[in-house]
Amino acid sequence: MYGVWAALSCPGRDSRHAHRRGGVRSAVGSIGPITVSKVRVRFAPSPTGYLHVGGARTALYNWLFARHENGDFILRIEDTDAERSTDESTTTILEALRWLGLDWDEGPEVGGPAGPYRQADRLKLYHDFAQRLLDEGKAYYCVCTPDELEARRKAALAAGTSPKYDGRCRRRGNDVATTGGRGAAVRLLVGEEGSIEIADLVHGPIRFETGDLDDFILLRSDGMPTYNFAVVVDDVLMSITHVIRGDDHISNTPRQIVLYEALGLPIPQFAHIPMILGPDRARLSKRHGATSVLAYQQMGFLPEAVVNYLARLGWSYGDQEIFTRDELVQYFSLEKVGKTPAVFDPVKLEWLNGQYIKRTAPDRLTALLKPFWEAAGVSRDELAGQDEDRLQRVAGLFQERARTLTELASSSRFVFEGTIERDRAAALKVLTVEAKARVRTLLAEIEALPSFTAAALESLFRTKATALNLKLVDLAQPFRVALSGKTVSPPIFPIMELMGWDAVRRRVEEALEEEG
RNA sequence: GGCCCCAUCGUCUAGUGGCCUAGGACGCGGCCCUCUCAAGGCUGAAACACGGGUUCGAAGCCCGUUGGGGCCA
Repeated sequence: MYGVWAALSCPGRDSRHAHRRGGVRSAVGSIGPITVSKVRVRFAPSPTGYLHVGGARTALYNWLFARHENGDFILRIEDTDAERSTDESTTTILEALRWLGLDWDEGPEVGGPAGPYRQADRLKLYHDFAQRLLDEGKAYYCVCTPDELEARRKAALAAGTSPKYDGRCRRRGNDVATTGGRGAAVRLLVGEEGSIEIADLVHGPIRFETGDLDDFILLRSDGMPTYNFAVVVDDVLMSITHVIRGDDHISNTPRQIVLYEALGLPIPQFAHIPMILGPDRARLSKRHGATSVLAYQQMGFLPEAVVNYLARLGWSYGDQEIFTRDELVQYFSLEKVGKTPAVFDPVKLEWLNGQYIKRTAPDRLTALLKPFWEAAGVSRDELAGQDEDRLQRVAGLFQERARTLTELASSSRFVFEGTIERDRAAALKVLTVEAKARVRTLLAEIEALPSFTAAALESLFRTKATALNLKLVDLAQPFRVALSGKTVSPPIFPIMELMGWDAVRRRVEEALEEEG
């Protein structure tokens, strides 16, 4: 048993946060009786693709709010669009949420008392609620076909009038017998009078005229619920206290409120957060580049960097830019969420990621790096053959100057065995005939060194530079190019120590043999 | 077309009527540090969309305009 009727007959809290105009008091700053119910929020993605950064931020804000308030974070899959919904999508969305560390208290895979958590498994619930509305005369059957509706809609638009439903099936009533056997949709009977005010936690009061609404569809003729209907039924049954979602849903809210009122059920609070835009200020989409959360994982971003970036996109806490997860939970408040749509800036994300890479402990960094090294061309065998300490030292030398794991892996690749590609321009510029001669001499002197350490090498190079009346850079650069193939690398002496004498000699000799 | 939302440096933002000569961060330029590159430090250029009000005083309040965005199975 689903407990539908129990929920329906629940007396409910008074709906002081969203109410008909003319209500006793304003919702903003209300000091009415405090309702001591546990905060419950939800994230409700449609499994029609991957989790994109906009959805991820909505999920994050819900999660942060729940954790801050010691409430529950519920995950619900809105898969009533059977055409476009796939299980693969669900799987990949769950994976992305897990990667970000947004754990849910109720939902797919973990269950919970308000389940099932996929709308496709809740169809009976929607039908029960629709039947109740029908029985009470608050809804009616509509036999207009989608084609007819679309035609009328287009005509209205062309005539410059409002494309709302004309209510022609209203008189048909709520008896299925009146539908003459045609597949019928169920519409809500919406009044003409009055207005609806949302006390939005981000936007403040927003007012709509009830007369601007039409008798919208609850159940399609195929029996599937519409978005607005399913959301209300689910939010009610899941005891959602705060609806935190993108502000593209503001226009849907009055319809949902009318539904809560028809059902006589308590209305949650709403917080509509602004959307994320591309550089052209249009809604962020694929054509703006990577928008999938897991794509950022693959590009070598750390989840905490993505979380930090997303948190700060639309929310702020004074001048602070970098937050631990605990700080985020502690400081987060809807009050500090801005109203302005934000442009997603991958460059700033990269900066933040670099900050996080720099702060990452070597053991964890190394573990994260292995797949990226492999992708950069370091063979699996060689990687497996490395001792952990050496890998950590490699990571440690490079972590300060990489913005992504991908970048760190490819820039450090040369330290390992295997062939490297030497940058032609760099070689031409740095490995001149004179430079090569000096390198040859130094190679011999290095061999004679009692110990092959960074300190010994540096001391040798410095002495040599002074003796030749050269700058250290004149000796270091040729070795850098010889060893790494590039003009850029971490300090060359620790690099040499790490590579070991044999590898260094082999690499340098290769470079010396190359055409000048 | 109707309704709704939004408006501070290029971008993310601070700002809740006097603390604003508008602060921080990314990015960009310069300098310092330095074996290269980063990192770090210092520093520079860079914004209150426009027009009316209200007020002794407006980035912040009100109205309008413009511009962007969203919703209308």
